[in-house]
Amino acid sequence: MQKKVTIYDIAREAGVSTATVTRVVAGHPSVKAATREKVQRVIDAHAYSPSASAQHLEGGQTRTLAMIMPGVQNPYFARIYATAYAEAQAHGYYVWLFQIGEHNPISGELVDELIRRRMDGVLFAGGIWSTRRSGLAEAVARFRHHMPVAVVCPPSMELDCICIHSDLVSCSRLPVRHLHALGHRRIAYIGGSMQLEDTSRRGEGFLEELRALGLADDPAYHVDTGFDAEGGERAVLRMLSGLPRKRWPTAIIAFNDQVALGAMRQLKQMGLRLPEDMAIIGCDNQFFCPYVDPALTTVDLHPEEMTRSAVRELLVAREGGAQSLTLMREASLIVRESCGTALGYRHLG
Amino acid sequence: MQKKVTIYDIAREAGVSTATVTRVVAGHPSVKAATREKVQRVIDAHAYSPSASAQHLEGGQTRTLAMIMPGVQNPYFARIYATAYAEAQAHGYYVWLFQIGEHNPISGELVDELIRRRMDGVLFAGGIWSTRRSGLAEAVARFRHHMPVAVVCPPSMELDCICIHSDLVSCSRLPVRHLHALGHRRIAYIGGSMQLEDTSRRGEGFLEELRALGLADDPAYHVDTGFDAEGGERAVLRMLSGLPRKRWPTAIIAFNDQVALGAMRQLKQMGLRLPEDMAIIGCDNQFFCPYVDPALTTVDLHPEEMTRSAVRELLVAREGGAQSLTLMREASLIVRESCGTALGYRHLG
DNA sequence: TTGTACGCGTTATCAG
DNA sequence: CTGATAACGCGTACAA
Repeated sequence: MQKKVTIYDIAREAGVSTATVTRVVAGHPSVKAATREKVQRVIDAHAYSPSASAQHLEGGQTRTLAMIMPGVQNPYFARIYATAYAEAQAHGYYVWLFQIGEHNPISGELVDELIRRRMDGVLFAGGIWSTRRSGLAEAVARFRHHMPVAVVCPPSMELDCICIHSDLVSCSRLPVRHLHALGHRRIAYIGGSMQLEDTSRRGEGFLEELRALGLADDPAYHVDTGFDAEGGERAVLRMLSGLPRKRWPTAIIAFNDQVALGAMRQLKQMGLRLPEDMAIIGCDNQFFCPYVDPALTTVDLHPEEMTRSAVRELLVAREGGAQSLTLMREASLIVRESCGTALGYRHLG
Repeated sequence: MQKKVTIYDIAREAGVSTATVTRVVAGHPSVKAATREKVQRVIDAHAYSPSASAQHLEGGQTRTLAMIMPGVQNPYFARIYATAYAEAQAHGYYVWLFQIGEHNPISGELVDELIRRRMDGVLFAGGIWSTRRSGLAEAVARFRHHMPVAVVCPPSMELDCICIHSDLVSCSRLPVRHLHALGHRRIAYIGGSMQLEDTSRRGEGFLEELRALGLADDPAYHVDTGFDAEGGERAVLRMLSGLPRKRWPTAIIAFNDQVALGAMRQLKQMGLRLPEDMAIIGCDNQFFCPYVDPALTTVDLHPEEMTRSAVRELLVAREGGAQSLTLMREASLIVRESCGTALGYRHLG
C-alpha cells in the first residue's frame, strides 16, 4: 500500500499543471499527444486514481442508490436486491445494500449515515411484517428532505413516496379459490405473524376470502409461527396435535415457501401423504419450489417487476419526476403438484 | 428535496462561525449552552447534515469494505455476505457489495471504481469455478497498491493477499469415504465444470480419493452440467440414460446442494427410491437440506467462520498487520438421511 | 468560549 | 493547447 498520491504529485512530476492532469484523466481531446503520453506515464507509474470524494465535493453525484431491507439471506429479498442491482447498473448507478434484520426498527443512525453519504435515492424493500415496523414513516420523511424514496412492499400504511405494492387481494384470493375449486372446505393458514399488535394483512385477506366463500374460519386453523422452515414445522405440529383427526384441515396455505417447506416435512413425518392427505400452497415461487416433493404450488408476487419499476421511478424522480405515486402489481398462482395435479373436484372426508 | 444546505448556511443563519457549527455537530463540550441550542435549532430547521465526501477529503477513512462476489442469489454467497456485513458492522465498518455474475471476468472498470471510491479494503468471495476467473490476479495486484485484499475461496492459484481457503482434501475425502464405508463402490460426481480449460479442483480431489480407495473412476460417472438445480436434473438424465442399468452408480456426490436437489427430483421421476436405490450427498449445508425428502447429507465448508476471519484479518492489515497470509478451514460432513440412516455396510447390487 | 484561515483533492473557468 | 486560480464543504490549528 502506497502513500496517497494526489493530482499535485502527478502534475509536479510530469512538469504540467493539475488542470492538464485532469484533462488527461478525463480523456479530453485538447491535449497534445506528447504531453498526454508524458502525463499518462507518470499516472501509470504511481497508479494514480482521482478521489471520488473530491470529485463529488466539486459538484458531482454519487451515482449511488441505497437499498434497505431485512436481509439477503431470505431468497425473496436476494432476488429483489439482485434485480435492483442490475437495473441500476443499466442506468449507470450502483446500489449499496443495508440490512436491518427482520424485527429491528430503522435506526436513526442509518438514516443519518445515508444522508451524510449523499445517496442519490433510497429504496426500501420489506414484507408484510416489516412495513409497519417502527420508524419507517419517520425515516421516509427524513429521507424525503434530501432524496427521492421508493418502497417495494405490500400495501400497509400510507407512505408519502414512490410506493410499489403487491396486490394482497389476489395474493389471498388465488390460493383460497384454487383450493375451494378443488373441493377443500377446511383450509388452514400458517406462518407469519397474526399477533394483535401487528395483524398481518395477508392473514386478514385470507380470512375475508374464506368468509366470502362461506367457509369456516376456525381460529384453530391459524397458527402464526414466523417466517422460516422451522416455523412451518412448529405450526403443523401445534395445529394438528391440538385437533381431533376428523377436524383436521384438508389444505394448508403457508405464509411463504420456506414455511411450506417446513410444514411438508412435518406432515410427512406424521405419516401423511402429500397431496392426498393434505394439500399445501406456498408463496413467493422460490427456486426450490419445483424441486421439493411434491413440487410446490405457490403464489408469485412478481418482485422482480416491482423492483425494476421502483428503480426506474426513483431515477425519474431524481430528474424532477413525481416524488410520490402508487403502483400495484397483481399476484399469480403457479400450479404444481402439491394440491393434486387433477384440476377437478375431489372426494374429501 | 431541498437545495443543498452547507455548514456556511447554518453558520450565517445562526450568527456564528463554521467552527462553532462543527463543534455543535460533533458534540464538542466547549460550547455555551445557549449557543449550542441556537445553532441546533437552525440545523434542525434545515435538516442539515455534513457531507461524508467533504469529511473524508479532510483526512478521514471511508470506513467501508468492498465485497466482490458472483451474486447473492446463490444462498451460499448470501450467507457469506450477511456474515461479512455483521462482522464489519461490529467493528464500525460498512460493507458494500458488488456482484459480478458467475462467469464474467473482474472488469477493470470495477477495480477503478473501488479505488476511486477509496474503499478501506476489498473482500473477494468465490467458488471453485470463479477463483481462476480471468482478471482475478491482476485485480488483486492493482487493489493491493491501495488497500488490503482478502479472498475467501477454495485453494486454486497463488494470490498475494490474505487468503482464507476451504480445505478441498477434506471436502472430497469426507463424502467419498462415507459412501465407501456404507458399501458403495460405484460413485458418481455431478455438477460443476470439469472442462479442460478450467478443471475443477474439487473434481480432481474426488478422482484422487476414488483412486486412493481403489475404486473405478469411470468417465461415465462424471457429468459437469453447472451449478444449479436444473443442472442436477440434466446430469442425472444424461448419465443414467447413457448407461445400462447394471452399470449405474449406487451413489452420487453433487457439486452443491442445489445440484443435489435437481438430481433428487430427476431420480424420483425415474422411479428410483432414495436412499435405497441411490445415495446422494450435496455440499454447502444450505437451509433447505433438512427439509427435502430424504433430508440431504451434505458437506459444510464453514463459510461463516472463514468470512469472519477474512474481515478481521482485513482490518488488522489496515492497521499495519500482515498483508499476505493463508488460512485453511477443514470441511465437515453433515450426515442426514440421503445415504441411508444406518451406518453399517449395505448389500448393493 | 468563539472566530479566522488554511488544507484536503479535484474540476471548471478564464486567461494566455 | 496549457496554466493559474477560484470554488466545493468541512475540520482543525491557532489566535483572540
